[in-house]
Amino acid sequence: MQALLGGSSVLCVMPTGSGKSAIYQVPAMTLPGVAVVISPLIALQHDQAESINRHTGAERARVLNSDLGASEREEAWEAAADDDETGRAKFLFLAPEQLARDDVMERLLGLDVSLLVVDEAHCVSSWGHDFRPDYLQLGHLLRSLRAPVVALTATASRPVQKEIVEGLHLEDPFVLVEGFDRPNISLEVIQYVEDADKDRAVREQVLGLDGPGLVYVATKKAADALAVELKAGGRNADAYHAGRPKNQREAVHDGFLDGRIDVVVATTAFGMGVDKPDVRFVVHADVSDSLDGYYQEIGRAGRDGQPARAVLHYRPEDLSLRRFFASTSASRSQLRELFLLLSAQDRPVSMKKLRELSGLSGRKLTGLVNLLVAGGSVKDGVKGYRARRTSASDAVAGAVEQAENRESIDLSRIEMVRRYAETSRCRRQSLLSYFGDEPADPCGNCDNCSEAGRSADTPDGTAAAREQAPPEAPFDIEAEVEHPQWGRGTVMGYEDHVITVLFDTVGYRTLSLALVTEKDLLVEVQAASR
DNA sequence: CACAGATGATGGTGATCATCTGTGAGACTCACCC
Repeated sequence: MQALLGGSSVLCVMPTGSGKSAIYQVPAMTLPGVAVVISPLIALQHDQAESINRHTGAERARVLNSDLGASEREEAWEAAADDDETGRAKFLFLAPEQLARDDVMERLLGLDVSLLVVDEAHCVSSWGHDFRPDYLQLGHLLRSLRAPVVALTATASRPVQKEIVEGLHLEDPFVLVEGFDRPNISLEVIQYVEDADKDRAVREQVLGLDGPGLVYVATKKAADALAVELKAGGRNADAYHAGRPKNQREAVHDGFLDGRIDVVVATTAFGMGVDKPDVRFVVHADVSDSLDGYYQEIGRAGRDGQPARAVLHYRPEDLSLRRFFASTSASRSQLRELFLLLSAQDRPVSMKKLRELSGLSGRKLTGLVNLLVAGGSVKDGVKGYRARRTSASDAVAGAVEQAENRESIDLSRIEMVRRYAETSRCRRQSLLSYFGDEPADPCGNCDNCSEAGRSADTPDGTAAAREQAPPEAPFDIEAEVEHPQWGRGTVMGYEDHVITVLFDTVGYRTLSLALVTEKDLLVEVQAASR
């Protein structure tokens, strides 16, 4: 709050329920003007606005989206522009897509904006690259509004934090990262060879578990099927995914929060805005697409501090569906056409104008533009987009390379899920090392720790292996290094005689420590030369 | 990339195996219809 009031930008990574919202709400109430809050889901915007209005006893928060009619929109704008501080709206909630509209930006520029808030800021990293490309546009749009930016999220590994800071153009931000560890959640992974065995085990486990809980599956079909089976087995279960009608989704969400439904079988659609203290288990019937996602999902258990369980039912084959989702489909011909179109203009072109000229739909176009910008052939300025002087084939090659880098990074994140699932060391150490927050000692609250306790005196027991002194670490954590094939990267951690490095273009790679030292595979780079 | 279900080939008139094809998460916005 002090940093914000002092005019700095802020990145804040704190667990849900720890008072994250107060960080922007308190300063916003004391500052003149209106706080603009970017939030990914309209349902979430309504929850937050309602809560503010309930506490202040007046309509100090407004929501602006496509559900509103013209007169309702006008009313919200007028409330935000009101000169009388006692009656004016202090908060305006918007999805990033709204900021992409020229009329919205024009009106925002005319307002006295106190703060810019990006809630669930990890969406910049997880959705900006393809699903909701407007997230990657936020950086230069927010900059033109000239107010301190505060980015809030519950989970972000170091590279995701870096992506948020870069994506939102935060300059020298105050960074607040609360500890990630949730010691009351026990961690467990169960491996399978046959799909049918896994299905049966998941069903039987969930039927036997106490308390309200979540089951994550990979597909909508699987969510429906498992919910039906659990219901037949006597649990008060229901399915949640994007394929269900809006009213049913709301009913499941509300039913889970107030206890009428005790097990929700869900795809990744379920989660944001679920703040229920007494969730006793989060079972994964399929793997998540990253450890960032996995940790966010299991973090919904045990918020009351009481014991809770996180169980991953794992088949290596399940990773393949995540790989499929990670594959990109950048169209070379569309990139080429778009670049040629931009090259033919003699002045910067706005997104709106570009939409008319290209005839492409908004999201598709934004995604293509983002790629061209990332590839360096198009410059995004305040006045619009301008092509640099380069050949169309170079422009396309640059953009495609960016898309391929992205895919490579996403695939490497999936490989990190495999590492976690297949590790024989303490799960918590393995998981938290991914977030750069590795505890010094094994946790004693995961399957591998209890396994080690039981088999401590067997000759080839994992405990014996663990007691061997780890080889000397040649680089500090977060050191910048260079590899002859994979280029520059950052040292993320050490585990079982292996070093993990996050490379700028290819993502996470693990290398044998012995080989690295023997063959000088990695060379430390001085920070200044980056 | 893996899996399920459909289709095709074979050799014999039903069954089995090989090959092909379709499917698979996430949300906002806008135009259109009732």
